[in-house]
Parts: sequence; C-alpha cells; structure tokens
Amino acid sequence: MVDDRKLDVLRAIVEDYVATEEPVGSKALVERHGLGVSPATVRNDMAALEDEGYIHQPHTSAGRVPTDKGYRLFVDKLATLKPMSAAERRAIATLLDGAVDLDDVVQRSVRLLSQLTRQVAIVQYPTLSRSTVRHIELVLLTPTRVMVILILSTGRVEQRLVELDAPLVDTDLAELRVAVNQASAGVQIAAAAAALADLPDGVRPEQVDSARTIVNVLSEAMSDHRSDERVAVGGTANLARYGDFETAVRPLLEALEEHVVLLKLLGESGTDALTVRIGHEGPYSELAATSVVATGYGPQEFHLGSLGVVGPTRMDYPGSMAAVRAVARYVSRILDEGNQ
Amino acid sequence: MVDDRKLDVLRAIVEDYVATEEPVGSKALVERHGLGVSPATVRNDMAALEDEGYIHQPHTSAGRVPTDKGYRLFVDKLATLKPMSAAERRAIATLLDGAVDLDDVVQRSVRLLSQLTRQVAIVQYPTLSRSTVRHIELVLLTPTRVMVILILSTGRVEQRLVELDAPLVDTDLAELRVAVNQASAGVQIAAAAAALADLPDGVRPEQVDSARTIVNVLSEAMSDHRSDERVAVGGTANLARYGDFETAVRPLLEALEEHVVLLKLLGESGTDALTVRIGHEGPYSELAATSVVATGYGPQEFHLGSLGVVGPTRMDYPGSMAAVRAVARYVSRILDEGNQ
DNA sequence: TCTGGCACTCGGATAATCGGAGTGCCAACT
DNA sequence: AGTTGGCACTCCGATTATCCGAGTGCCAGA
Repeated sequence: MVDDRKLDVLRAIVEDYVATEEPVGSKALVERHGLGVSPATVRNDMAALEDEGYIHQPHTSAGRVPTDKGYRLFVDKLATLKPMSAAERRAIATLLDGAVDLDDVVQRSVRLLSQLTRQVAIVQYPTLSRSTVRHIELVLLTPTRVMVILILSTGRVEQRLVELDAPLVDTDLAELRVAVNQASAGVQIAAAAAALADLPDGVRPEQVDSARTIVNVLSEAMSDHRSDERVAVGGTANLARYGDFETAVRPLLEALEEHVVLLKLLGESGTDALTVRIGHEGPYSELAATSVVATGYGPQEFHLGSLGVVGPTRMDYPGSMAAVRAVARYVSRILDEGNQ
Repeated sequence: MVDDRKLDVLRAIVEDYVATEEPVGSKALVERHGLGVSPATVRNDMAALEDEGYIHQPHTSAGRVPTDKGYRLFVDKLATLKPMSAAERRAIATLLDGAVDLDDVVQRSVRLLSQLTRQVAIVQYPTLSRSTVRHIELVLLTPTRVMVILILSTGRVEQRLVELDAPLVDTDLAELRVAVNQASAGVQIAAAAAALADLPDGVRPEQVDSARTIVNVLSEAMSDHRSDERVAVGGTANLARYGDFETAVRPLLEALEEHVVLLKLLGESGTDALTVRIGHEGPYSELAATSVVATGYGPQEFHLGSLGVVGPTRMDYPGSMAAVRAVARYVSRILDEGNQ
C-alpha cells in the first residue's frame, strides 16, 4: 500500500538524491523538506517503500537510493514539469531562429539542449522517408555527366553524380527535368520513387537509357535511408560530472559513437509523445545506469525525427523533460515555417 | 652532451612508458630492450638526460617519465613511422572507396582514423574558401521564390531560399542562370563572389532587382565561412582508456565541443606537412596533457582542410603519425577523383 | 498511527605499517 | 674515461588496523 505520504517521501528521496548524489537518510529528509512528521515515521515509510521495490539500501545502515522502479513512479505520478523560465524561452527562440539551414537547426538544437539540461543531447536529423520531393534538378556538367540534385521538403538536399553511356544535350535534359519533376514534385519520396520507375517508358527512344540511369540514381537516393540514421550529439563534456566512470561513462561514450544505437535509444517508435526510458527499461544492458528522455518532433503530429537527452538514471527528470519538450516544439515550428 | 646511446635510452623510455603508462626504471629498461649495458650505466645516462630536461622523475626513487621536450626529441629524431600493414592499407582503401558523398567521406575518415589509432580523431570538412564553383542552379519554386543552389568543386552543396520582391518567369530565370554560371563556373569562390557583384549591371532593367537579390545571396553563401568551421569528431570512447580524468579527459571533452578550438588544434596553418604538437606546445594551457598529430589534406598540395588525432602526450606517435598520413593521402585521392 | 529512545551495524575516512622498486654514489675494473 | 657491481637510502603505494558517526530497526508509550 502506497499512500500519499509515502509518495511524498519518495518524491523527497528522489529530489534529494538527484541533488546530492548520496544516499539519503530519514533525518536529513525531514529537515530539508517540511514533511511535518518525525524521522521515525519516515523510516517506517521508507521500509514500506523498500518492500515495494521503489527504493533500495546500498548496505545496512546507509541511506536510501531510488530504484529504477522508484524513478518510474516519480516520473509517472510525481513529476511536474519545471516550467521554462522566460529567459530560457527567449534563449531557445532566438538561438533557433538564427539558424540558416537544416544542418544549422540540428546543430543548434543539440547545443541548446545540452546546455539547458547539462546532459548529453541527441538530435536525429529529419528522416527522408516521410518527406516529400520539392524539386529535382538535373545539371549537365559534361555531355555524359549529369549532376542530379534532389531537394526535399525538409530542406535536405541530396546530390549524386551520374555517368551516362550516351551523350545528352541540354534540351533533352530539360525535357527530362520537366518529366521527373512532374512525376514527383510534392509526392512523398516512397511514392515518388515508384512513380519515377515507370517514367523511362514514356520518353523518346534515344533517351530511354539516359532516363533510366538517372531515374535509378534518383530512386536510390530516395530510398537511401542512410541519412535517416544521421544524428548529432552534443554536450559530452557533461559526462565529466558523472561519478562512476567505468559503469556509467564508458558504456555511454561507446554508445554515442554508434549512431544506430543512439537511434534505438531515442526510440524511433514514430510516436511524438514525450517518453522517459529509465535504466534497465532501455534496450541495452550495458546502459542500465542511464536514462533517456526523448520525444519526436515535426510539424503538427507529423513525425520527422526524434530528439532527447541521455544521462544517469539519477538525473533531473522534470527539468530534462521540460527542456526536451520545449526544444522539440521550437524545432517543429522552425521546420514548419521553412516548409511553407 | 647527448650521444647515441643516450638517445637509445630515451627512445626506450618513451616506448616503455607509452606501453605501460608507468614510470620506467633502469633495470626494467635493460631487460626489455637489448641495450647491452648494465643498469648502472643506464642510470648515469638517465641522470644526464634528466639534466638536459628530456625526462623527469615524479619523485625520488621513482622511474623516469619523458617530458614534453623528451617526446619532442623522440618525434624529431627517433621516431620512424610504423608502416601500415597490408591489411590496414586495404581497410583504408575499401572503407573510403565506399563513400558516396562528401559527408560520407568525412564521416568514414573520422571513424577510420579513430579506429586505427585508438585515439580521438578530428577531420575538418574541406574549406569552401579555396574551392571553385562547379555550377549554380536557380529553381523557381513560386513566382517570387527562388531556390539557389551552389555546387562547389569539392562536392559541397549550399542551398538558399530567396524571396523576391517582384515575380519572375522561367525564361528570365534561365537567362540569369546562364549569366551567373558564365561569371563564376570554374572560378575560386572568392573571385566568383567578386565577379558576380558586377553582374546585375548587365541584365535587363526589369530584372535588376531580382538579380541583385540573388547575387547577394550567392556571394553571401560563398563568403559564408561558417562551413569552414565544420569538423567531425570520432572515437571519444577511446578517452575512457585515459588514466587521469580531471586533468586529461575533461578538458579534452570540453575542447571537443568547441569546433573553433578543434580547428585551432588542428592548426589550420595552411601547410600540408605532418605536424606534431606536444603538450604545452599547443595553444591551450588546459590541454597541456594532450598532443595533436595533424596534417593537411587535399589533392596535390592544394590545402582543403586538416585532419588528425588528439590524445595524451603519452601516445604512440609513430603509429599515429603513420595512420594520419595514410588517411590524409587516401582522402586527398578520393577528393581528387570526385573532382575530375 | 505516530513518536522518542536505544542498541546495533557497517562503510568510509584516517592513521599506521611495510615492502620493494628505484635511485645516487662510490670504488673497482677494463 | 667509461662501465659496472655493490650498497645505503628514499619514498610511494598497497595493505592493514582503527575509529567515528550516520543511519537503521525495533519497541514501548502517547
């Protein structure tokens, strides 16, 4: 049975432990928080909380430390997002508004997020998969060499160099340009790739080969989800504040190198909800000591990617959650604007 | 006076210390290296080397540790680059050949370099400043909205969205496209920016405003050296092997966040020579415990950027130098090929 | 159900001890 | 002059011993 006061005690334990990084005892608790009861009472509650698995004693005669389960309860029931201060809101707005292109938005977001939370921040680049084709440009560099440029609605630009078997003249290329754009402009890339596949059938015979080559490259670029896997990482210096190096820092540093791992951490579930993954809840047993606060972003429920922070299970959840949500909102808005 | 044998002793000390991370004593030295003399003799030499400032005793009755000056001598006089193994050469070649675009080349290089050296690797993106304009593309998205795409010889693509005051039709834009390309294709961007400045004077009166707007954006993009400051970092997990956290790891982690700092570390001197900066020789006093092995890259003495590794002063210089040089060569070659 | 009291536990900080690797120096040897 | 074995000495770091106190569980009384 977990009544209200026990929850208060749990909240107090979490807050104190996060702040001090040391097991918290009954006496210190009643002093620092106005619980209105005696240490002995708190001790009883603590014993109960421990029975339920919410807190844990490193050893007899030590204070209590929240378990993952304890943090979970804290996050689910007890945490009220710390509202961002006006100054912080302004900082977010001005910093992100100053971004000149997509790369810049991502870079600035990571930096911002890591500074706000003093944690390691991760921002996934907007995925190609759900974006639409804004424009395709074909440029004749030499008669047999075409530069193919694919511009997507998110602002991402993909470019490929194509070597043709037969020379092409400018007017031919212009026809082709019109054709590919008609077939794909405004269409989601998956559909665009499909639409383009039939295109070579419709062109003049002597252009078929060239068209086919170009279309192939285009669909390849469209279905190349390599860039879906791109992420930006920042704030690693914050790892330095971690206490335990071997169990906490090293595995995380290793994870940060592996972008695939990071994406899994962010949880590319496709949902835009703010999610918190605590310790062992995550997919990697080596990262049992780290938590992830993440959310999707994208204009109007349209999931373009995820961003979040990772840190020790002992982290400031309310603050991190608020920061992550705030940054995600601003990023979504920026991307939306650039997309009109 | 530093005779040959003393140099041998120094080399042995450096090698042993790098390998073991512990002060090395006279006895261990003669055992591990076939010096052919007795420990007592080595001790005499050590005393001399210490007088000269090449090595240093953490405390009486401890072994010796090389000083920065000692490493310097080692690197200048004693180090013979460890040749890359055939397997390593092949790994470099295949990995880098698989790169699909500029970003990919850089990403792969960082990864490669960090794995080869087991250090933190840094690769600067090719600078805009010395590259030439390959092509400029203007795309009419709406009558008053133009997407400007700038393609450079290094494969970098810059794109900007331009809002025009007056609507423009396709044929007008085509004229403009021809004009800007004629003015700038094949020209170094600094010169191209200058050449473009005069261009609006030559166009038809009703286009002047649009031309001016577009040209402004272009020269801005050309002189926007923001991307000159881009660097990729990899292998931070290797920091975990460092012993001393506070003095070695934390300052470096902080430095890695600051790309400007990194560029200074790489030494954007413009020279392509392989340089080694040891400990205090570098520009940052907080990084007195770290060394940098860096070199420029770019096809045929044409400096496009720098790459290198950073690590503790106690690092495997011969190995790192060889790896850095090898990777730089391959990167240069790749960039050259993509540039034909 | 809460509270004050009390005996008990145990980790971590502090102090004390000890061994050994390494040194410098010197006298003898080549 | 350069090299070597011997030897007394130093001092770090690992090991062990000691001790303090925060924190606990439990119980009896309000």
